[in-house]
Amino acid sequence: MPQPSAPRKTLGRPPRISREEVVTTARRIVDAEGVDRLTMRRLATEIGSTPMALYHHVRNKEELLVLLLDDYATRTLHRPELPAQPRERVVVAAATIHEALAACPWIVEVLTADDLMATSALWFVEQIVDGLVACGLSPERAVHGYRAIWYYTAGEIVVRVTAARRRTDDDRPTYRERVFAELDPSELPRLAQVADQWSPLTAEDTYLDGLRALVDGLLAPR
Amino acid sequence: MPQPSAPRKTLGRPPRISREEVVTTARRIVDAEGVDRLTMRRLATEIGSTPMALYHHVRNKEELLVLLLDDYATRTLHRPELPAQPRERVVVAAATIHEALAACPWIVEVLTADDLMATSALWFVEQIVDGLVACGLSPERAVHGYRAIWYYTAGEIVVRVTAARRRTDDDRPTYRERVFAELDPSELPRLAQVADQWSPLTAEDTYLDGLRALVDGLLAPR
DNA sequence: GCAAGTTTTTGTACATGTAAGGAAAGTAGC
DNA sequence: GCTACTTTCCTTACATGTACAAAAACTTGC
Repeated sequence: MPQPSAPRKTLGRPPRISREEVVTTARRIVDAEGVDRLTMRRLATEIGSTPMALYHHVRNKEELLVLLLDDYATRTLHRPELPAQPRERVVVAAATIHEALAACPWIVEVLTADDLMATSALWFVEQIVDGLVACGLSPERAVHGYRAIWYYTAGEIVVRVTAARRRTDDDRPTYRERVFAELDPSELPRLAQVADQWSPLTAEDTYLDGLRALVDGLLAPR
Repeated sequence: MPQPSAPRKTLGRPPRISREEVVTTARRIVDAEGVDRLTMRRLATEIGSTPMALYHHVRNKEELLVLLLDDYATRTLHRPELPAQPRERVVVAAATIHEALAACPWIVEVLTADDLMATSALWFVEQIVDGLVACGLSPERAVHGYRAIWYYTAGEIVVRVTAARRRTDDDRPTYRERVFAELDPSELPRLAQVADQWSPLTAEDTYLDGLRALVDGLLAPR
């Protein structure tokens, strides 16, 4: 039985770099210098290879970012103590995911994946679906409820992050500011009424309030 | 009083193209061949100019897309008959916006603007905020409520569109499919239970249900 | 050892958005 | 007319993601 040092049964040219090495190096670059500095060329030289070689371990840059998110989630998304009350369990599970994602704003492109499918996040999804069922929803409605929560959560982060990004890009008055400055109070009275507080109001973090409202609404008898 | 043909009081070299022409031509390209075919070079040649000339009428490509969205909204977002009941008014206003945006899926990048600020959409925002106030919310809470609705709406579209985009890009089994195939029923029983229905379930259009739940939750006495 | 087959790596090439600097085309003051 | 100034436009150049084809480095069957 000869297999002293794994006698290489694999076919073809042996790889010099691995998918893991790609992801790890990418993570190092992102952590150190931000996601903007992560280019395929940079990554390749850092890893001692060529850009196109990466494409044998990663389908494209977007998939690399997905892997980075997955990696990030695995490392930072720890399971918290969840409350016993199922409704509150749903809220806390969703809020935990939200908190982790919000702290890592470079993944906006990835965030729009149709689901949060990092393996480490599945436990949270389970908690949400299960909590909704425990509150009386059918499994089908519970899945729909989870989706609604995900839409709301992903939307909040995407909107907030891109808004912040735009702000730093540019100092000129925002489109929004111009629009609000010219509001016709006779046509749009409510907006005119809150116009000068719009920016501070929308800057407030009301994710939890909205989440609670959504969960309450999902669980209310119809 | 000589001003027979508008005696050119403007300084500098007279423009040969206008922002409007840029937007109009861009719209024609997008309508005819899809947003992927809209490149700055293509647009420039179509308009009989050079790529960099466009940048004097449009800050960058993203702003061009924002303008396209604005234009699109102005043309297609007609004010519907809104129900008298304020809660229902909120729902219908939001649903109308959602419907218009969902029909025009190429604007995902733009959609993530921090607010729906096309002038033609403001009336709907007004209706939503006003409806929430009419249901008893303070103006501040009404604005937060509108934001929650916007997060939910934008999130739904972004998630759905990018999911669809990914699907056409690629025929290989989705990450999601792989993950669900390997679910451990003892650890994630609920997900295992719905695993085989996950795709059809999440493909269903439940925007309205979620919206109603959210609005109900926002308006429920706390 | 050699031919065939397989997988990884590399080199070259292209499309794209856009930065930078200067040329062009006009007005205003003289 | 000429100079200064302003605005718009054009040329060139670069960074980036990635398609494509060929080369390289293996295994397997002979």
